[in-house]
Amino acid sequence: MQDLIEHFENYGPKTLPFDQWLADVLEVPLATVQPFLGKIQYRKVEKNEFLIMPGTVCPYTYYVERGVLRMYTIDGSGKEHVIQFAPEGWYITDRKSTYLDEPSSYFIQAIEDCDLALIPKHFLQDISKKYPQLLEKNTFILNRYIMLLQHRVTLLLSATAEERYLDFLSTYKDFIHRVPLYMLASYLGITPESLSRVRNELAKG
Amino acid sequence: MQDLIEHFENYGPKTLPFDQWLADVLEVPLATVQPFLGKIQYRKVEKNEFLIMPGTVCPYTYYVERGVLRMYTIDGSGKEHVIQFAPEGWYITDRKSTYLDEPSSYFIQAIEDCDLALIPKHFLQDISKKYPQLLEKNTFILNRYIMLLQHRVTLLLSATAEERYLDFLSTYKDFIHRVPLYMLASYLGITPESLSRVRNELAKG
DNA sequence: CGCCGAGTTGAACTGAATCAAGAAACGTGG
DNA sequence: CCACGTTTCTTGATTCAGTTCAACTCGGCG
Repeated sequence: MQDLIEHFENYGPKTLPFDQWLADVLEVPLATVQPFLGKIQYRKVEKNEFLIMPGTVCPYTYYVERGVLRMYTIDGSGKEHVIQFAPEGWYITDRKSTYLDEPSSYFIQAIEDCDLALIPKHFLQDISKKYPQLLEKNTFILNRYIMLLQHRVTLLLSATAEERYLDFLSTYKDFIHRVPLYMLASYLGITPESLSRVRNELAKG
Repeated sequence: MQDLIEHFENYGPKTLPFDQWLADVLEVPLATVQPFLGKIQYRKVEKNEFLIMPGTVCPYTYYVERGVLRMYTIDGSGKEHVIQFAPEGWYITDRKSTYLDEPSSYFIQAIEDCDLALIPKHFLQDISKKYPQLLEKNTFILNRYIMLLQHRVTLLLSATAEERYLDFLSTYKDFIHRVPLYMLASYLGITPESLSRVRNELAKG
């Protein structure tokens, strides 16, 4: 029963429809954005399903309405490295592949059952012609993501395994129950064994 | 990544005045952009001079016309960590500080004598009202920078000191003579001693 | 049930950091 | 142009955080 309660508290109410998001950003009623949504496809994917794999071009930017995605690579010695997680309300794509029409070198995979909106390449620019504030919002999102990446680089350059884990906790503490620890370890740049030890130490101290 | 290489080949050792850059992006004659430049200040800084230091708000985005800047932090144990280099034609700023009016936690310092254009906070948005293509260009620049950061994260997660050095060489080979090795080491997330050993090994092998 | 993937724990190993000491390059003033 | 101090770079010996490898526990699920 406890499990069930937690399930609903953690996963239940968290969904953010794309049309709603767009209407909010443009500050217009939902009905006003409907005409633009013809180009948007929706897709459900199950846990562990892949959206893109290395070698194929990534045709969309994925907006997560429900669930969590991760983007990762596999290096020369077979180890996975998580580049990014994307929970509800986040965008994820291999920009290099989408922008430059190159084959991707990443996997994008569902780590929970997901509802996605598939945003085609020029969707933003098209709508921005009528609603310039969308491009500004996009600029803001990109800037925020750059801040996040710079912060992550700083941590990878200077912080210990424990410090990185604590930093993740402090920023995404609710999120931590939704990713397997071995993926979190990969995101933090440490082995699952090391993360296990770090958590063990912290539990004692 | 090809873009970046081209970028450096095009703009690397020369100088690129800001007004010229703006006219090129807007695809108008130089004279047309003159009226907008009233809000731009220009500044020369000497090698080792600081533009911002931790605790102060970063009021501008700096466009480098000539020279090289670096942005870095100092961690709890006194070690420097280089977040970014910016040679000619590049923009640099602590976005978090500029966007959110927070005190910065970074240093921005000249590592060569520099000519800079100081871009105030809302300059882009203002001009974009008349020339929307500027916002699109900005979006492209931000996306390219995100690709670069993701690539760097991937390397920090998965690559050895030697692999990171070789990657830097392959992308910025001309640039390497313009930064002291200890700053490059810091950018790569290794010690100067380790970088020295890596270079020594490569020279033999 | 028994299987399998996730997580933990232990012991040995290693890439890179640290500490320490020189060598080379740089620039500044005489 | 050289002498001198300062900064940058190299080299060697030692140490350490985190990895690797291997064995084991736990919980979910067909």
